[in-house]
Amino acid sequence: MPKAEKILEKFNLKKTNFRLELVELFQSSSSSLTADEIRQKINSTNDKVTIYRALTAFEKKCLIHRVPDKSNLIRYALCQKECNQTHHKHNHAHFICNICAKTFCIEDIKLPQINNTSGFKISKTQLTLEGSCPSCN
Amino acid sequence: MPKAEKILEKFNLKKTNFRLELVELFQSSSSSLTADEIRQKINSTNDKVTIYRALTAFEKKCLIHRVPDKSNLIRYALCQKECNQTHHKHNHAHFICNICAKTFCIEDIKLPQINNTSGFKISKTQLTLEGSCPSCN
DNA sequence: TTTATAAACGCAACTCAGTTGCAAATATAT
DNA sequence: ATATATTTGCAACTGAGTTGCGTTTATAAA
Ligand SMILES: [Mn+2]
Ligand SMILES: [Mn+2]
Ligand SMILES: [Zn+2]
Ligand SMILES: [Zn+2]
Repeated sequence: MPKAEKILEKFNLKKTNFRLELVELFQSSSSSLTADEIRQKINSTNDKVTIYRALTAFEKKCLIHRVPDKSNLIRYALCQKECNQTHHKHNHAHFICNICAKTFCIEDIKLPQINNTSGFKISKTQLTLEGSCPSCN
Repeated sequence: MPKAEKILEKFNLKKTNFRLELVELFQSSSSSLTADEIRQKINSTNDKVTIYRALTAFEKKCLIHRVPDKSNLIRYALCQKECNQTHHKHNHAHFICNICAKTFCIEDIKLPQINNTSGFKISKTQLTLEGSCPSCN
């Protein structure tokens, strides 16, 4: 896992206290995060708009990616090394726990290959699983 | 396709003009609908809260089911005959068009069978495809 | 070390989907 | 006709996410 400083440098993002802390928070999280969860877990007391803008910037630089959420919130998780600085490249499933409402990236489960059907041209596939996560079992 | 009247009768829902029109709208729609799309397409000029409450009631009676939406809106489509009055039972994929933003049920594509992995107990599977739909191609 | 610049930030005000409470209307059964 | 539960409308609210704008700050050049 590259140092948070190095990551921000690599993407020409300024190394502010908040953004350093945000990268580290994502790196240390086993599941994904919403803006509100970030506000609760982080030491800095930044405005929510700062959080939203950082998330948007991080997503554009392929540092984090959106994951599905039980309540249709915007939720993010760290990208893996397959993602380069301009394109997201994911091949894993996501798991939503119906008890704790967390969403997990499941690298063990790869996406099925789905072919175009009756006029639908498929450019992206998402596989979302629901149930109960290890901590809730 | 059963008559709208029969459907409302079957579920002990009152046959109001609005709800009859709503059932018929779903039956004649090739893709799914949000509350706002319903308000635009329907003749009745009901309050939005009436639409939301009808959708909630219809979903509970397994007349319609939620489908994914490009912008995280709540979006519904008609259920198929497999759903009984108390339980939803779906085995199809969904397709989101990145051009017109509609979501379609794709009965041709069945869900893959995914096994539990490393402590995650899977009780439901969702397969969401993205791309361009027949009308947009 | 100072200065210039773009990036990041905070505040406030806003948008918009969806919800809740409550009273009035209406479908339907008796 | 009457009673009852369901449905509806209005109004007010909630909460996530956005936008505008002026200020601060990280960083690099002078
Ligand atoms: Mn993921
Ligand atoms: Mn469907
Ligand atoms: Zn859990
Ligand atoms: Zn389309």
